[in-house]
Amino acid sequence: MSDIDLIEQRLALRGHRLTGSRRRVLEAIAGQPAHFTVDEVVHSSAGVGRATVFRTIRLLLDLNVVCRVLLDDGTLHYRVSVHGHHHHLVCRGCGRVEDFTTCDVKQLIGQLSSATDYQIEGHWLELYGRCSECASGAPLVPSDG
Amino acid sequence: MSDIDLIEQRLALRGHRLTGSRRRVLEAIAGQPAHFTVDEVVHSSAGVGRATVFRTIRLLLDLNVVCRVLLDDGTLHYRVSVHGHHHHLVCRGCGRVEDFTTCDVKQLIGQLSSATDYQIEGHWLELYGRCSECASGAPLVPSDG
DNA sequence: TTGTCACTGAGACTCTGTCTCACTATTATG
DNA sequence: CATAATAGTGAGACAGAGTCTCAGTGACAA
Repeated sequence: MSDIDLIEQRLALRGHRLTGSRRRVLEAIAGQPAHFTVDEVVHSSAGVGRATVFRTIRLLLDLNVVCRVLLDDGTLHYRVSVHGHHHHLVCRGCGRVEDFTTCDVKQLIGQLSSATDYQIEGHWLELYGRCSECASGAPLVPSDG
Repeated sequence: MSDIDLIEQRLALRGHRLTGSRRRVLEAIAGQPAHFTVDEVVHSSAGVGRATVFRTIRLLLDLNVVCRVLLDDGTLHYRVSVHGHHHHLVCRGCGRVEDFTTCDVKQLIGQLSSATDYQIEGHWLELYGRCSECASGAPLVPSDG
């Protein structure tokens, strides 16, 4: 099942209508790279109003099928992601994003919780770096240009 | 030495002038709680233009004497913080903020780096929870209306 | 096929932040 | 002290992200 099918299912489950505009937004989102801005979606879903794109993306956030990605420069992008709580590792070179859930944030939270006497309930973590391709001196652009 | 003195020193060191407007912004910032918005500073530094407040805070960010705090609801606040790279633990109850630098983010980064083959260069981490006072049922507001 | 109401598009609006531009104040220098 | 150079300033226009309003439309159940 594709992400779009899953999303449509979740919409239906929650009693939301599957309208033409929503379908166009979903298709536009599916055609985006790792992460995207609302504006990019507006431009690639012709005929759909800006407000509707925002509304749809907000709805998808609520349904946990889209998540926010905080980029290095402080701008907020979006990303299709049907898993639950997770974090991002964003490549500064090509923009590729890895989702990860496995890593040991809990350990860190345990440490801090006992050190500060806080009851820790939530967290936000983004990591930035270079994927192996970008780190190894951009083998994608060998010698021309 | 107070934070203000330190900040004034750093301004001078970098060849920035210490003008009346800057002084008023610094005083306003010093009078803010754990974290604040630019708008709050604008309101409490009467007579200083909005643009100047923004410019001053941007300057203070550059000088690493103020940092951004990403709140739980996605809004960006600011905070005086003269230490270098650090993270925040924000109390959802009273808004109190703990800075921490000691915790073992490096270990986590090491794990991920080998798992994903990324060269990890930076990260952003915020934690949310309740401080001991807020967690223990708000002893600050006992019974009066 | 019809009624209901969730959804829509347009555009005004808000909020955060930046830019421009003429003006002002600080600082170094004669 | 006078003055020049220029960093800094305030007002307000502008920009980008997102929300709200409101009349109209279209999805879907009956």
